[in-house]
Amino acid sequence: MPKAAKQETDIIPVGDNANAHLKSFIKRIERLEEDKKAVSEDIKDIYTEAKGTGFDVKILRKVIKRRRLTRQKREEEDQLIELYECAIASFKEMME
Amino acid sequence: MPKAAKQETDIIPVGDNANAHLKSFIKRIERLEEDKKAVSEDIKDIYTEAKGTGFDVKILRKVIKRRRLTRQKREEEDQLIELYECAIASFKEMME
Amino acid sequence: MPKAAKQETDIIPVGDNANAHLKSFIKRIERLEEDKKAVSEDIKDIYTEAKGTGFDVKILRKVIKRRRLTRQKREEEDQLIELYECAIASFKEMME
Amino acid sequence: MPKAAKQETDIIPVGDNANAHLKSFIKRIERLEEDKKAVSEDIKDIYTEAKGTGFDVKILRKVIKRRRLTRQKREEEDQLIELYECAIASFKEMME
DNA sequence: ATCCATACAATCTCTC
DNA sequence: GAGAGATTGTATGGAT
Repeated sequence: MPKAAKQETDIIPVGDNANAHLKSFIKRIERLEEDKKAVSEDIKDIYTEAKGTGFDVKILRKVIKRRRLTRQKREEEDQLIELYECAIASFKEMME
Repeated sequence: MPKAAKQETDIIPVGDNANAHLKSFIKRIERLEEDKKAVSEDIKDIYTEAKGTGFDVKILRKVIKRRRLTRQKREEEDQLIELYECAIASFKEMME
Repeated sequence: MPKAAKQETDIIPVGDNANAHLKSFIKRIERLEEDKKAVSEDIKDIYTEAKGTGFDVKILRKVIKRRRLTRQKREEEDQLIELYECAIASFKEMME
Repeated sequence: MPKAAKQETDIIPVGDNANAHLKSFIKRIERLEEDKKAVSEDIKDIYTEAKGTGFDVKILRKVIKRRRLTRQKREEEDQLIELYECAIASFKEMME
């Protein structure tokens, strides 16, 4: 088998093989985007349902956002602590 | 307990029942948001994989966007055609 | 004065006047973008300065981000409380 | 107090001095970030104003982006020319 | 020098 | 339809 041809299909996407790969990637991505859209619609439906039960959608959204921010902040704090610990460890090593 | 009062908890969210409902809505929404995030990450992974195969991610994104827009346009056209057909059918009926 | 011409310059941006307006908008925006860039550079300089004084830039960034999140969360909470108050007020009105 | 110790507080951030420095850095950075945000909002306001005058914001953004890219390209070209000139000058010197 | 992460900008969607 | 809010795509900057 010609070496050049083989290399080409493996490294730079050229030729039929590349075309097949491309199609495969596109297909997979578009499939997942459909899934994502479906999930988004499910979320929207729940908000509509909540509204039908008398809840204020605006407030509900805020509550959920607030919960997300709380989680985020906690994660940030954990990361900060980790960073501090790394810094202290480095400092200790330096002092040895 | 009067039946009317019980019904009310289903229509206007007040009291323990409302609280339970609220929790349920939040739980369901947050669950779906996780799903959505997971799907987004899967999509990102595919782009990364494509990149590893030598594709230009930026261009690939453009291609997929184009396809989406084309699909949208086609759907809109189909709907328009359907509308025309309905109009023609109505017109024919009127003329009978 | 011809009425048509006057209307045109006021409602749809066409003609010399529009051109002058456009230039003015572009000039103002580009001026502000320069300002913004300058501020960004000032911020970067401070980080560099802090680094020179022995601070860990990564940690410093995290600290600032954490503070920003704290502020954001507080704002979200305030907005939520406001929303609650609006909802209660509406409810009261309904009951009158 | 030994002079060396005092110096140290300027080089490695430890102790009260470091704390004061840290606070100062944070304060300055947060101040500038506020400025930056204000400028961003000013820019947004101008776009809104332009919209009110009948301009298409999306297109206006594209125009400004184009101008920025053009400027960048021109600057890069100037730098390149400068490089050439330096090279030629060196060459001339060598030939003397 | 490249890769990754964060941050900024822009577009698009949903609500009122 | 305007306005905010969410999401996505791009670009800059930092780390290795």
